[in-house]
Amino acid sequence: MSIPLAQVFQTPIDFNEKMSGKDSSTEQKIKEAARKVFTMKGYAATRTRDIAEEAGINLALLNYYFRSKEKLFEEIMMERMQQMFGTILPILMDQKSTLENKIDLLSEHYIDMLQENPDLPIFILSELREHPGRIQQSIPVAAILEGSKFFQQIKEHNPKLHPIQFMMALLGMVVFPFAARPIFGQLPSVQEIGFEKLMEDRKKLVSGWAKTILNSTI
Amino acid sequence: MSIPLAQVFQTPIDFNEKMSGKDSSTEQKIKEAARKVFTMKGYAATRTRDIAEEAGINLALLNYYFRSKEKLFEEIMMERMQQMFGTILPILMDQKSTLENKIDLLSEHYIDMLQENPDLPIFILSELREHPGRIQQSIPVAAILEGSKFFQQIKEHNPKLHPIQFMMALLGMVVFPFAARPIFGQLPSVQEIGFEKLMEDRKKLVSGWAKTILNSTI
DNA sequence: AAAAAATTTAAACAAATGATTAAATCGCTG
DNA sequence: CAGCGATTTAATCATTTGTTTAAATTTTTT
Repeated sequence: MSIPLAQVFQTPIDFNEKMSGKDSSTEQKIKEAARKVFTMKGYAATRTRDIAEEAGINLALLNYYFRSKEKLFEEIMMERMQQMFGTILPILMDQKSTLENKIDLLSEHYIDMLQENPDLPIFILSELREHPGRIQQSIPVAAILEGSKFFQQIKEHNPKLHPIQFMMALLGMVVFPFAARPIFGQLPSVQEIGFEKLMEDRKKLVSGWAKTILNSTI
Repeated sequence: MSIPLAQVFQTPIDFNEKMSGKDSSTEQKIKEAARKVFTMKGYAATRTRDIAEEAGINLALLNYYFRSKEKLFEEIMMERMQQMFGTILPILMDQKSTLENKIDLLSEHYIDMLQENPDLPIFILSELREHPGRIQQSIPVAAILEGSKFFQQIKEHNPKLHPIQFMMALLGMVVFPFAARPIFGQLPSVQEIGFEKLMEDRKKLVSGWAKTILNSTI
């Protein structure tokens, strides 16, 4: 009964993940499959057997490399959370760029990221509903946001406007279409134009609208 | 082996649900509990035993009244979907009200409804991701929306603006804060003011912003 | 090439979970 | 109040599902 190395050292074989496109390493295959299945179906609806099948590996290998479904999920969740918030925070915290600049960047880069990860929002939001604590674990979004340059700039630009209200509008306009894609995607006119094209156009629209809102005196 | 009446007639005992506040009827107790648990945890994460316990009834009663978890869920899902879309569609389809009027009504009534059902959006969106077909089953939202008076009015008001883009903005500004409440709710300034108060203020903000967007020439 | 270590596999286990059954209880009607 | 149907309960079943085990295979080391 030799204790498997993979459980002793957290990163078993492939110490050099980045170099050499080794998605072919077993661990990476499992992780990739887990990312796909967890993201599509959520934690509760995902069977470890689904992941194993998707990865084309024996079921027991999952536990050999990641000890448990829960542990594997935590790794994926952490990674996806970084992806969800890591894109925005650096833009909002930048001390040099103007407010308008931040809006342009966020609109463009965030839509770009969501185009490549369309089901990220629903995944994050639905997993977060039962475990709201998970956010702080990975990124202290709250603390960072509050004290960000972005908030400061909003207050200066329009003291009447609560930064949170603006933030909700901006993110809502960007993220909601992806979260509600199952609904919007069924509209004939969306299928005609194509969802991707719509989101491409949307970059300019949202940044324009956001700036308009910023200056409105409601 | 007598076949239980509840399974023969779809509505077993309480033919007069509406009259006489009979939440105390067993069927209603189960349905209420199911609504709560399903909405909070989603279909996959919900155990029939959770529902039974929440309803204070024996587990077997659930199957006696609703035959299966799946069947019970479908009833709840249908009901929640009606609630989600039933609030908007009548407003958008109204032939007499102006565009501005529709925006005001939608902003106010939808936020009202969501204040009373804060976890409805995440529930709908996350359940819809795996079964997008469910929408058509309950309401042909797509068809209705496309041909609605609302869309027509948008096109007339601003031919440059794609109605879908505007719809996504409006709904995003209204619905997203609720879907992302686990995140926003952690912000100190949100906890200070209170989420409910913020949403109350938001009615006016969104309707104002939406009208501004409508007239912007981007 | 032999030995050791690491990886992979097939099989099985234990707990969870949706569903069923048969008996008990309740409530109404003749 | 006897009898009958409707409702409720306790117990159990069958399947699913996360995990483990021990043996087989592959890879690395000596």
